[in-house]
Amino acid sequence: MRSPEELTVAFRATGLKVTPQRQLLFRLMYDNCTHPTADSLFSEASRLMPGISLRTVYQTLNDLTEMGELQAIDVGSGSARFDPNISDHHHAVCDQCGAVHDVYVNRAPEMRGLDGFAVADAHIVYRGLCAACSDTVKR
Amino acid sequence: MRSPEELTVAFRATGLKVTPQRQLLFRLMYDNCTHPTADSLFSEASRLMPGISLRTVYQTLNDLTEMGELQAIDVGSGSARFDPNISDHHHAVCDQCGAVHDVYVNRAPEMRGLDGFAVADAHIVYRGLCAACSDTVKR
DNA sequence: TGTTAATTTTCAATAGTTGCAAATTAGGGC
DNA sequence: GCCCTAATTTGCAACTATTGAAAATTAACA
Repeated sequence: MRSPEELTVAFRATGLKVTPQRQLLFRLMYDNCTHPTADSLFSEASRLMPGISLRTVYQTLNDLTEMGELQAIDVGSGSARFDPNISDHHHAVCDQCGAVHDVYVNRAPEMRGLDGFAVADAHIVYRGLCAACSDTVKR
Repeated sequence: MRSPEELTVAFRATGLKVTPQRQLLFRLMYDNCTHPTADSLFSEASRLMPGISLRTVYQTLNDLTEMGELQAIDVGSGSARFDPNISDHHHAVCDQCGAVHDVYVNRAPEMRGLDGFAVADAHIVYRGLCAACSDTVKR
């Protein structure tokens, strides 16, 4: 996603208002590599701005996603996660701690077994143990 | 998944009862390539056995999944889907009609950008237009 | 500083799923 | 064939994640 400053300009240019809530969320999502859920972002935001509503967090995340500034991802953990990395990438989920990491592949593989399906995109979810959890298990 | 007959034997052998509800669900899931949700399976089952409860459908699907007879998949459509194909495979989802198809790849690609993550498995979701929907659009 | 449309908040509603207790029933023993 | 009991099913409440709607607030511009 673009920087909070760029988003501020972009929002105003589109007739959208730049509220303190939005600015906070811009900052919290920019460079955020934790793939937060709406709820975890709400917790973080609440600490910095008590009274902010969960509804606003959902609203803003959805707006940013619609604008292409965020990518909504579903790794099967029950709730949607939001990723400011909008490049073409994939995800690795730790079965132990649940952490989600961005990963890349050279090229998604050709799929077999289905004729006439026009693939628009492919998303890969890797599961396993992250480095930190592997260490814990070894000890 | 194994055939209804084999499952009947396997269930009894484990001390599990073979009820008419379970038998029906065994039959409805065996060879079912539609990747039904609990709810769509419940609709189908209700037609054949009025009064069967949604709770039983969930229960049985979860039990079969825990036993490794079904695979639960999440393609981001909001509800879990169940697949009697437990071989190592992936899925293609039509953005138009929502149909889910089994697909295969030679080998899931090596992931880059994350050191020390021990991959246990990878699941690919392809999105695009299925053959039927492509035809519709062309016309 | 006032106006107004956009935004935020609050709260109810929805979808999907699970927990629990009461009622029912499969399957083994007699 | 009938009983018994533990397994299962049912009905319903509860729970999580998310959205809808209406009232209150506020950013942005004249």
